[in-house]
Amino acid sequence: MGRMTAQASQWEADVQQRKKAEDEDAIVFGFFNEIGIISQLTSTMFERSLPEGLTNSQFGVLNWFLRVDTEATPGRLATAFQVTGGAMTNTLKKLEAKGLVNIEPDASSGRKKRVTITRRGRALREKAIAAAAPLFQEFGDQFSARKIEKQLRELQKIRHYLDTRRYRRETPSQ
Amino acid sequence: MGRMTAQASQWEADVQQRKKAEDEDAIVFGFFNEIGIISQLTSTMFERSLPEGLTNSQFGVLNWFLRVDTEATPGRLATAFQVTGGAMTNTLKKLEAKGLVNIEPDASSGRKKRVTITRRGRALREKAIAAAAPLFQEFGDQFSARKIEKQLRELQKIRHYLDTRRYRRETPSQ
DNA sequence: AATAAATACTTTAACATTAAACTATTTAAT
DNA sequence: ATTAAATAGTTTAATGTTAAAGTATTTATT
Repeated sequence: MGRMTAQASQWEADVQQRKKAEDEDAIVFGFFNEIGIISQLTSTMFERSLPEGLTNSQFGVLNWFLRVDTEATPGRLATAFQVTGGAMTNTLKKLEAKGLVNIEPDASSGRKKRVTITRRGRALREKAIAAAAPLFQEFGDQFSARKIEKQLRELQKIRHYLDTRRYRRETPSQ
Repeated sequence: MGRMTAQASQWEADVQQRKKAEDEDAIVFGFFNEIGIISQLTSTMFERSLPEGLTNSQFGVLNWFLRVDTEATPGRLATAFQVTGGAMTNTLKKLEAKGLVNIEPDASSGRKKRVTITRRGRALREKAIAAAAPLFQEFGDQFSARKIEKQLRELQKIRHYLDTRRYRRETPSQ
């Protein structure tokens, strides 16, 4: 390589920088791409393991009542699962039709509703967890819990960042 | 803690082991849960940035022609994106209607079709990448490319494992 | 050569989701 | 007190996906 003028050198630097930015974009893109594919694979896999035609969303709601709180409004659940109010209305209807949750008017406000899990809902949630256990078991055998936990923490940071960004869903409960 | 009989000690050990297994399941569950939420957030975010009503799937196909090969069959694309043949038929129809891909009979076999990207398809893919760049930029500013790359590699291992498991989709091209 | 099986792709019905429009109720502003 | 704005939830139309059934073609079997 011969001598370069200041201008040529600047041009070289620009090219370098653009290349680097492109590489970084490709990494980020690949990362999100991988996330998307894994999400699709695991959610299909998990849903297929669920009993009585329970969907992931339906199971999620049942599970919420045992992980977070014993009662909720539809809006609170919609926010928790980052879906629209309409989607949650639909999910809750299905759960109610199966007798897995109760939906009653909220005494504190005529707009709100009060959702609780039924005894049958609790039982089915237990059954679902038992049915899915082999999947987790097998996955746990392949990948060390410590490593997964570490990754989980990184993912939580990323999720948190995405959650608080301006591009997030406008009004979660719509 | 007092002395224990051998039996009591065994029982204690069992409880311990069950607890540990439950913890591991919770970690794996949380991990997949986080993956699912991030997938939802980023795919919505990305799709909103795309020009001319391009969907993620449509962009994915256009991008494939510049990352992998210059031509494909619908089945090959369906396998690559892990969707059913029906889904790919739908995506390709939309792309064809917009003049972004060409679909012609395959000379080598009457069953197959030959899909290629058009000049307009290439141009729109460029435009899409340019439109999405700020998103990657901003994300890249928050998280180090090195760390993301490392995570990406772990995720690829996990995806590969899921891909080759027996619970995967039976016949990708259906 | 005739028949069965496999392959490539399309079509259809069902479903979960979104965005937007809608109803009902509560809160805030004047 | 009225009126406007915000909030909670539902409904509707559209969309992308799956599973399953259907069509056409190729490959294997006999």
